Amino acid sequence: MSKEVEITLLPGGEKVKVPQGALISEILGKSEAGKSWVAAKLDGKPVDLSVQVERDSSLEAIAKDSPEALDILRHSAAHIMAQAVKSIFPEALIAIGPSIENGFYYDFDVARPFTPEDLAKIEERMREIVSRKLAFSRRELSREEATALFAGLGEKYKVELLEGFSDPSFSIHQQGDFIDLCRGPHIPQTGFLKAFKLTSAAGAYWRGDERNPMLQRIYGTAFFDVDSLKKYLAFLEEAKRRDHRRLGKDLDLFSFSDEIGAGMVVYHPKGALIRHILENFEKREHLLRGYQIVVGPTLLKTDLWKKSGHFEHYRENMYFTEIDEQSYGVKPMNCLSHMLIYKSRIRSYRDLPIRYFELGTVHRHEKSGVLHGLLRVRQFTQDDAHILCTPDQLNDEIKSIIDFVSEVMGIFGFEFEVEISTRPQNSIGSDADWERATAALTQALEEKGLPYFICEGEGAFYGPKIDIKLKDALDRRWQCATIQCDFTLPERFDLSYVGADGARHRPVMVHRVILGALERFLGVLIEHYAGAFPVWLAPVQAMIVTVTDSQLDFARAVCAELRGRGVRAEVDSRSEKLGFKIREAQMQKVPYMLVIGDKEVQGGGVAPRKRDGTQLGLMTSLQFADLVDRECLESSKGRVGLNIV
RNA sequence: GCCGGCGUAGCUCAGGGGUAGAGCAGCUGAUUCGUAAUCAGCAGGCCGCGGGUUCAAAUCCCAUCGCCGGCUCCA
Repeated sequence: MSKEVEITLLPGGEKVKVPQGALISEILGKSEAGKSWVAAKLDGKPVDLSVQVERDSSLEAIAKDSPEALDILRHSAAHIMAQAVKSIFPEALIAIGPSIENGFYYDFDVARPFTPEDLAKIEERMREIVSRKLAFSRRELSREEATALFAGLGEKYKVELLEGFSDPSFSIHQQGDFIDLCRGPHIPQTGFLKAFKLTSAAGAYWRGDERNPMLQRIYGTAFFDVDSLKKYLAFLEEAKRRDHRRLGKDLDLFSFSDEIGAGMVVYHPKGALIRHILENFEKREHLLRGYQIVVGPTLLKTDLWKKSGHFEHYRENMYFTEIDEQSYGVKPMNCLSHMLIYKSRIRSYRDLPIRYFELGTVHRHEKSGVLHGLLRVRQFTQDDAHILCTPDQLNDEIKSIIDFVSEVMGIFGFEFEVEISTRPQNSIGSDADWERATAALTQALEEKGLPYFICEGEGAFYGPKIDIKLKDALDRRWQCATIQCDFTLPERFDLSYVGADGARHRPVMVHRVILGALERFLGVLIEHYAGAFPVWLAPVQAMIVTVTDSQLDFARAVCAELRGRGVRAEVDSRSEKLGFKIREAQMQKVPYMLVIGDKEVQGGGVAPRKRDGTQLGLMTSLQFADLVDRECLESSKGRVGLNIV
């Protein structure tokens, strides 16, 4: 006799009685005719529509437009891709195939890596599978059955995965002849996959561990409709258009040279000028906040790096050299000399907090494969500071750094997310210190009301950290600012201050950067602004273009006058038509073009044209300089006018 | 560091064993023009670097440096 169970349909809350064992698809089918669900949530857990209900439960349909739906589609697309791969390369072994932020991937163990032609073939086979509208069916198997099944198929990675799980039983999904170990849920049948594209193939270590064999990963993306796919591909094009490596070349900002070496940035005049503006801006912001500017050397004796723990824990990333039979290390961080400055005399509690700031250039031996334009280099300059304070002051210091970061990021128009990284494997210091430090960081974020994620084991070797991920104009994340709490180095260097009680106490140290590495920050800025810098940062603020050569003398006089006022102006004196010169300045993303023809010479002024095409009409060069000054202040939130350079 | 792809003129790229090519940029000349490309001519190359195979290598092979896409790692 069939028993009835009571199903509460969410979000409405309507209750229906159905026979025990009824399919979710049947139940939902009754609730809203004509709509095809992707999957459902049974008591809050995502499940296939083919699941049977066994007891009183809540049930909520997952429609195409719900947040979970795209994940389910992409995960299913990964299965369909794996099916296609197995049908073309029967000897391929399958590993894992999750959905990821912008799509999905699947890892395979194959005799030879995939070529672009392979991807085209696989995509073609996927289309066939989609057109066959194969149902995704689901089975529960015991551990033994599942192991036997995958061992029988020779799928050793699946067997290894099974060994790693503690569940007593496992769900198996199958569409057509393709069987996979998978929690699900999936789309009901392959025909749901309307818009997809395989984007690339690359090597990837099994389980992400470089000691494991390398598998071949295929990346793809999928959407419910072709328009969304097109929009995503357009987004990729836009990202390509903004690529700072491309813009760095086009705008003549910087270069790399294989003769110089990998990961070493060469700043051309315009790039160097932007950097100069950023540096001046930073120095001022730090001085205003009670930081003291210091400068330390690049080479420090290896013995000192041993004392700090860098030699033991960071040696792989360091460069060493020998001078007069003494070993020296090139600094990968700026903290050591700052600590020695602190130690150079006796400190009183009245002196604290002490905030040392350095635009410190460091070298790190990054693995060759990770170098990436300005975003990952081997020599970079940090806007680094070390704050030494009493334990009581720690909380306020961290909070004021958070305010600092947030003010500065506001100026550039970045929003950000926050992460706390805890103690890693390879680290120094006592558990108690790590707990204190982590608690200090957490508490400061709580008090600031900032939400944060926790990244277990991702901290620096000397302490936990708050990492700040910028979100740029295309909503991509970049790590720049970081705040790191350190009880260990003050200990190792025996730093102390004399307290109100006349006794010596240990200060706490905070390492922090705001922009992070100037190189990386510049790279992020270029992409964020698509090369069109706000006026306060633009290396050339005004390009003077004449209608004919006969206005050149006047143009040069205007240029000199503007430069005298601090405007970064240049004259395009080539014997070209106005339209040509405008086009060039436009492509160089210069904020203002100052048009000078006979009319302007007559009127003793210039006719500015903005980068967006609007024309401002005749004005004197002094009026224009004032306009630029105002716009600098406006775009830098009052921080920087024409006097920055 | 690992897997794969790629290095040809300043830039973007063709050429895939038999005399190094195009467009743009550059230079010269003409043109003097009003808001995104004036015309013509000229010049430009150790085909990343080093080995090898071959009568002959930009082209095929090996090694190396660099770049690109990932993995791992990170400011």
